[in-house]
Amino acid sequence: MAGATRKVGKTGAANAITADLVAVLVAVTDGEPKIMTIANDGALPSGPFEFAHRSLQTGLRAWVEAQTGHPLGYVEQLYTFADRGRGGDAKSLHSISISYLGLTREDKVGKGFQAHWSGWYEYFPWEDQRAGLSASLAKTLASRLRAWAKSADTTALQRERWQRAAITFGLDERDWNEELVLQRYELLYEAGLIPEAARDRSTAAAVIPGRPMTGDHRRILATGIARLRAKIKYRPVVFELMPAEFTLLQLQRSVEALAGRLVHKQNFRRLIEQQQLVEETGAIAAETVGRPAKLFRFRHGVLAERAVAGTKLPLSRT
Amino acid sequence: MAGATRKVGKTGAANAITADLVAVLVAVTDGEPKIMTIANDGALPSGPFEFAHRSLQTGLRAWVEAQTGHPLGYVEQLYTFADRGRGGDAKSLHSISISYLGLTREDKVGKGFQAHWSGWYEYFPWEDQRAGLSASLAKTLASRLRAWAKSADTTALQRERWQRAAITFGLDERDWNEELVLQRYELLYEAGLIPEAARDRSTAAAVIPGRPMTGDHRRILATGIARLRAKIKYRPVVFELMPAEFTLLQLQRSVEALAGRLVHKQNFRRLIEQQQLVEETGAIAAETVGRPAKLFRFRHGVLAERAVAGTKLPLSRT
DNA sequence: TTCGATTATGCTCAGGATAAGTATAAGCCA
DNA sequence: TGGCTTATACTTATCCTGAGCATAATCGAA
Repeated sequence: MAGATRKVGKTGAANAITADLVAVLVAVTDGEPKIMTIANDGALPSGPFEFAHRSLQTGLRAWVEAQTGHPLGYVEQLYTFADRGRGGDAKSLHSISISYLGLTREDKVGKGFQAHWSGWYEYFPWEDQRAGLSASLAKTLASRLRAWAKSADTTALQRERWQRAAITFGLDERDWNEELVLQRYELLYEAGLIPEAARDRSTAAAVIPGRPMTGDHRRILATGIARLRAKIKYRPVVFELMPAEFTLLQLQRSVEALAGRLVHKQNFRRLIEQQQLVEETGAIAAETVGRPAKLFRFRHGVLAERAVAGTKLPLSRT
Repeated sequence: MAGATRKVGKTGAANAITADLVAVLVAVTDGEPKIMTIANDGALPSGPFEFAHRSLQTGLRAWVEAQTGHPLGYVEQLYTFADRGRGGDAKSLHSISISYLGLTREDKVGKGFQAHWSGWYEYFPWEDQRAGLSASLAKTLASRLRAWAKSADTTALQRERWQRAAITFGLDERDWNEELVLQRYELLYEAGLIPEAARDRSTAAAVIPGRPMTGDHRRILATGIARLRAKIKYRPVVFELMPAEFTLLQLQRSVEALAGRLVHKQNFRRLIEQQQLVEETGAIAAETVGRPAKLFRFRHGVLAERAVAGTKLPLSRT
């Protein structure tokens, strides 16, 4: 982007590049969030960008449909990456990756495809705080982060590093913030605690648990998880991941799975009901232990009825 | 993106495309939101994507700095567009636009550049609800939207159209939602009520007030405004647009300018103060009518101290 | 048949946040 | 000095939220 205010459309043909689409496809089964993976579960589904479709979104939809045999529910663009450092060689500079988040219900992948569903916490063990972290992981994380902080040159920098680690990982009595998925990943990368960092910088360091992925893919996945965790709080997107009928506990378990945290049962119900997001089907859940639960369905009407609100300003009425 | 799960990086060299960067650069002066424009104020600053920088962001920063002579504060990626329909000819299909939102303080643009700052409500008159819409604009809008709804074939479709219009534009006693900037623009486009629609589809229709832009640019601007309006509610980004010292009323006027709505003065102050976002400088504003106000500055500390929170789930403490 | 385990669902209650307004303070200017 | 304007403090009713208690319905084992 040279220092000229050129008119739009006059793009220099010299700057030809290639574009890839990368997809974070999410489903939830039995209270576990899954993502679609390929290449022996070491990569996100991706492929070259083609111009056969009206838009990037429709192209992605068609492609996923061809892969899984059923339509994609909710789709949203995540981010476009073109960074050098991460990709590796200089050649990668001439390629950009446009990433998408897609929500669907898990389904059998068509025969002849190598795609699978993998639990997303395989790649981010520290993001699952539902039962608290395992004692060993918690200890490893804390000590490695502290070591990284201490390895800084000045005490000011040391304190700064530790503060960052403490904020993002909820250490030192701070609260855990489930939305900081990307910040945590970036920090671990910077601290050299994950295999991708060692690979890109050829520094061998002690890494922490969590499966790596090709190229930037784990970073893209982190972006997707973060986006989804933020989104479920103000848009009714969870329902894209649920079957047509479900109990409130199943709904709660799905939210907990995505957020990586447990929620208060009664308050969760009150929230859902007061927003009138669901309605009873009249049926009752079978095959349960304990008192059987009512089945609910999503009220599709809400999408049409109201512009499912964002957050608030202290508006004045005049 | 053909139906194959190829391994990442194996991009077909046949699919070479060009990429543009487009920037929505925002400043607020005297309680009016401005955007940087070029080409006689008919386009957003943009240019071909080059690979001279480490990332897209640093490229954008360097470019803006060269243009305006001072550094860019906050930068965030907006969206990557590659749609056919909008661009016009088939050739545009082979180009994608990566758009960014940038916040800065207005400043003189360096000599020899054609860039200017334009008020963003020139392009979206209906988005400024601070004093309510002018009677004429309100009437024009409502009647044109109603006509569009009525022109649908079936009564079901007519009702659906009107409901959409009513929700997005706050008609029929509904509340205005300032975040639906893009939805409103898209609806007006679909209804053929803006020049861009007439241009793309060569249908001559009665258009409503509001200055058009080249290509997709007004849509990109709508995306930027929507993003910013959502963001000011949960991240302290307004401060990127303020001078080093300001009164609380100036801060309020800036928020109102961006949101396009008036806020309750006392409650706004309480909100700001309880979040401890600002601190008194000790100085007092000069040159005012009425009682002089205290000057405040942004507490940069908050960015480091806490992970400025997102919204909430009904968490359980166990 | 009853008890215990398990899950569902209803209800309460205190504390905090919010919306809206009233009251008072501190300048300027005629 | 009185009136105009803006700043800032305080009040009040209402709603929302976190947290916990109580009861209901089902199953299976004693």
